[in-house]
Amino acid sequence: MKIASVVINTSVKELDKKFDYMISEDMEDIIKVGMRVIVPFGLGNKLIDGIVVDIKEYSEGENLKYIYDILDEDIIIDNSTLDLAKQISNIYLCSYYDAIKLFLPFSNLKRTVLIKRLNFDEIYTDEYDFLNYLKNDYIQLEKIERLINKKIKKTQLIKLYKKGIIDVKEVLNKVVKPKKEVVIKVTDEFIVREFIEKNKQNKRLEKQISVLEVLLKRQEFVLLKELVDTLNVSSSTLKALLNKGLILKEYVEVYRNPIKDNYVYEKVVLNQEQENAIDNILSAYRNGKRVTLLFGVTGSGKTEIYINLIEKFLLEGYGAIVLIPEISLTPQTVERFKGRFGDKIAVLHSRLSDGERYDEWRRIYKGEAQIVIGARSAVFAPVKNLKLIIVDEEHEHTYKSEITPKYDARDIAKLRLENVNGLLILGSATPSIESYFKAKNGEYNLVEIHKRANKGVLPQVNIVDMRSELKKGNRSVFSQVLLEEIALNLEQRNQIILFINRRGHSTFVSCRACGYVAKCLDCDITLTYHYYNNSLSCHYCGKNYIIPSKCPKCKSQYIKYFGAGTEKVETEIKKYFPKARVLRMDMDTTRYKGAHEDIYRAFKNGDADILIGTQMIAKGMDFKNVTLVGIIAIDTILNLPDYKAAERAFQLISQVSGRAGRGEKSGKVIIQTYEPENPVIQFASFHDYKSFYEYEIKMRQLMNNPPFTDILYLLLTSQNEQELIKKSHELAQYFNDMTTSKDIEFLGPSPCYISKIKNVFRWNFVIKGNVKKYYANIYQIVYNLLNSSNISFTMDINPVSML
DNA sequence: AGCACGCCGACT
DNA sequence: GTCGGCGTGCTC
Repeated sequence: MKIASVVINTSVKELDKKFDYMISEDMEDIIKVGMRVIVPFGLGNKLIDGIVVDIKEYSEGENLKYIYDILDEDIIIDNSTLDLAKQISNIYLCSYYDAIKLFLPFSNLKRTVLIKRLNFDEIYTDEYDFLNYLKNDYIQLEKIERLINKKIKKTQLIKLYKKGIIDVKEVLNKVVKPKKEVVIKVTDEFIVREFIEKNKQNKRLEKQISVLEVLLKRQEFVLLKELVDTLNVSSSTLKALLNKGLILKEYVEVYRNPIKDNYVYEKVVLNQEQENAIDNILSAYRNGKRVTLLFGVTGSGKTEIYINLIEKFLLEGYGAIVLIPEISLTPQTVERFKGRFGDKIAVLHSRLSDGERYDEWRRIYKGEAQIVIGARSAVFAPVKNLKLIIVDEEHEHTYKSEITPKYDARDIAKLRLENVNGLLILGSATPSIESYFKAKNGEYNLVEIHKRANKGVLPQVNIVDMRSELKKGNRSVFSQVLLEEIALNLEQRNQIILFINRRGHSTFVSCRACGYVAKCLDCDITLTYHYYNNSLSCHYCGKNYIIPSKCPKCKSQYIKYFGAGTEKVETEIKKYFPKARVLRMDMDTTRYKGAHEDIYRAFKNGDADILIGTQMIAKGMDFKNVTLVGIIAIDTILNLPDYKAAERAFQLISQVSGRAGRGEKSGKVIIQTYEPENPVIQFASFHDYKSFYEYEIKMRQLMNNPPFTDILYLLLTSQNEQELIKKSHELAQYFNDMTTSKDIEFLGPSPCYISKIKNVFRWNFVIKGNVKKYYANIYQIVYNLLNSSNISFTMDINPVSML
């Protein structure tokens, strides 16, 4: 008798271990390590899925149960990937199964409860009316609930089951399956030719003969769908042919293809700088430098370098992964890769349907696609002979997962490549401080490209002091200079982009008389006024409020609207330039699927003169005709209490500025700010990353922030504020005992910058020092203390945001 | 996390 | 004597 060790699908800490199950004889030859199985679990023998991680002859456990069934016909994860998952679970302190899940394309299984009636005594139907809908055949509980339009209580089901009135069973089903399509073929060529000859004149058999003729010509299985489309025949025609035994049908698996169009992207001749970069990367790689930071200004042709490197690796039989920040925002990049590599490339990202993702995953798994392009999660793709990973725009925060395990795709990439001695390329025009620091210290190979491949010139940037605008009596969101430039560019029929970091009309509403500020009742957030639905809305919980005509506190009439968002910019623009055609791109205008693309296309086609938008417009978009970019306000981003605020502001200014002057005409950028002397804005205006880096790295050192230390951010949340505060302080006591270690420092507890979201209160600790060493230790302390409380917690090393 | 078991009080 | 409330402890 063989025994299988199974890791079950759970993120519960107590269940995160191997459970042994017996393998029945009929499954002995089928079940392998790395296979998904269904097992009975717990006292109720509830069916649950898991992965076989070991097969052995003997188990310590008593009363072993049998594996119930297998889920896939073959293994879905190999041994080395299982090892990798184990490492990940240790690093990020998540369950083994949660780590394994990262490598799989499936979402959870669908659980269906089936129910049938065994006893038809009338006496029970008075109390349990749903019994009337049951037959002595299994039916889905969900269907009954829909019929009677209410939930059936579990306790009722158990009661009836025990009395022997009903039978209840549960099944687990896969949500996605391989897609099959019908193909047909002639059974016997000779007989078919004879049939056609004999019935040539028969008008009634015209359609049937047309099908047979195509099949004879093709000499192979042909997709039924294709015949139906091209010959305009119906299913009855084919049925007749099947009945006559002239054709036979079979099912073949087809892939659901997420990219419908066929792109062609011709090979480009590289310039000298690009050639040099590739030589440099490869020779460093041969000398053991397995990470290169490719620091290339916008437009320096990094993508061409990536493509060339991939081609080189492909020739040697190696696979590659390309990570890009967010696929939906950069469709052009995907098009370019698809155009160059065709079917060899697979696309993976969260917007795919489950079926599409499953099929792309399997194309990669089978080795049919050797290259993968995708967002963060694509770093886990089962690429065969993986030897190269490229992280484009490596500074982007989207590479860090915001759900547990809170991995950083760049770290996972390193981990994966370590085991196979592969090459990692981190590419950016504004590298993260951390990566550039490592490159300068020699930990990474550094390759820099300063010239733009298309000979374009970086736009000229002007900083406008909004304080002096105020002094001049200009209370509008636009400075005089910006208004003049907009007018000029409109006149010249150029396009304009206006960037503002907030959506909505006014970002806060307050009373001039008493200082009251409209806040969300459930969140510690000021409400934003939206013009389109004339309401105040909370951007954290989505709640809408009616606008008060009088101050709710002092009843005065002096309610005023402050701060500007995209809506306000739009209305103001329409006031100043009534003839200008304006498009707005923010969360409000891109709610429906494809809206983002539509606005992008419309602006690119020249259907509008001005595009107003939030962060969304900063990424990837390539508009040739934009000559003016206005950054309406940057100060709010710059002044957030977060050690990455300066870095983020610099990157944002650089990215938004990069939208100007991408075509023939040169571009201009105007930054409006209340602190024009701020060095971050100054450096950004000169496109001077290096000086910015020198400035920022000093700040990081001074404040003891990454990359000089690691930060462990501990967030505690609860609906019960009193208990939260009490437990937080209790935790501080425990942490106090640890600080004797000297290599670790605890800051807190303190309420978060946003101290309440959706009625959940938030407190935090910021822990600095050798946090990786103490991570598991700290986790255990927090877990033990909060285990039986109503307080939840999350931990994150070097988080993207600490608000 | 579920789920069953078991101990306790309330009630026909 | 039965029902249901929740505290406890286990899950191969």
